[in-house]
Amino acid sequence: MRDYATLLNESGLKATFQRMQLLENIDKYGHMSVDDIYAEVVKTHPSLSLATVYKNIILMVENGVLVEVPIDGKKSKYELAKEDHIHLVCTECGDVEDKPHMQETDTLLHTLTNNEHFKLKKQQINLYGVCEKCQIEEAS
Amino acid sequence: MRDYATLLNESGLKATFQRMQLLENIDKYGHMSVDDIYAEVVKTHPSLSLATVYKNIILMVENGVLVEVPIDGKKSKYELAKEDHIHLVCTECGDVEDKPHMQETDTLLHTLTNNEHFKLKKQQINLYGVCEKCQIEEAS
DNA sequence: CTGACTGCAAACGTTTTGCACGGTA
DNA sequence: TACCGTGCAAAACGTTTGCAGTCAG
Repeated sequence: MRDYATLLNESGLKATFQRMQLLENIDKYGHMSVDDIYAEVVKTHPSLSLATVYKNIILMVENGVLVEVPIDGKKSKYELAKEDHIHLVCTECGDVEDKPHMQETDTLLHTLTNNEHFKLKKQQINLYGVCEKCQIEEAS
Repeated sequence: MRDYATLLNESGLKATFQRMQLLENIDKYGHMSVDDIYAEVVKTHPSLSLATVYKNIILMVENGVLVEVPIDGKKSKYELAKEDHIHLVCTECGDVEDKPHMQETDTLLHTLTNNEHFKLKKQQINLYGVCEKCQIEEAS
């Protein structure tokens, strides 16, 4: 388990119990919506307010601790900030899986944007389809 | 100009005046949010209802006429369905520019997903940064 | 100790819904 | 003509805000 308190402090945020709970759960599940996070944390901390979850997610995105993952036709999910990677989004179950980013693609994207005089800040590659688990369930 | 009536009919939708107006404007501007579309069409057709815009966008996405482009921290935009391409999203002015998809990248993505036994349906590559126009404005 | 954070409840804006009327095929 | 689509108004929903009490640094 990572040291969330240090992560928060280094990002200029106070390490409150609520924030550490949010980070712990997002880390555990990988990708969560606001509701997912609230539902999970409220189990062990019933006085948690949904407003607190909203406030902190916005704050942690602004401070680079979390990254938003917007998804077609659904609510955004959030993940811990880490190196660039690809998202495999299952259109059946909604799960998001990370895949390491490929060097070749990365190079191509940078070349493309440089040619366009576009100052690239962040890349987002989402692949939508049906994950292996849901394909098996469909077949049965 | 495309023949929107035919496009709609072939997609199983009636070619109403409102739907053709939506398509015409989305085609003209490239990428628009629900509000953008409503604001533009209502200029020439003041009785247009925002509810009609919502209903039709949902319908046209379901029928493959439009494609949703979800954007970090903002409302989704919509574009006419066409071959795969890359989006350059300007974080300053919000504009979205299309870039042709690269064959090499496409091949890599298919290889990756096949290896994962992931049934790829749709790819979405969004690059966030500052467009040339906004870079020039920042410098001045 | 003090400013920042939390929980609550109310406010806000966006999206959806039901229904009577009008238009397309 | 029959059914689908539209516009309107209300409802539902998600998100944000203000504030008084609490807590981390």
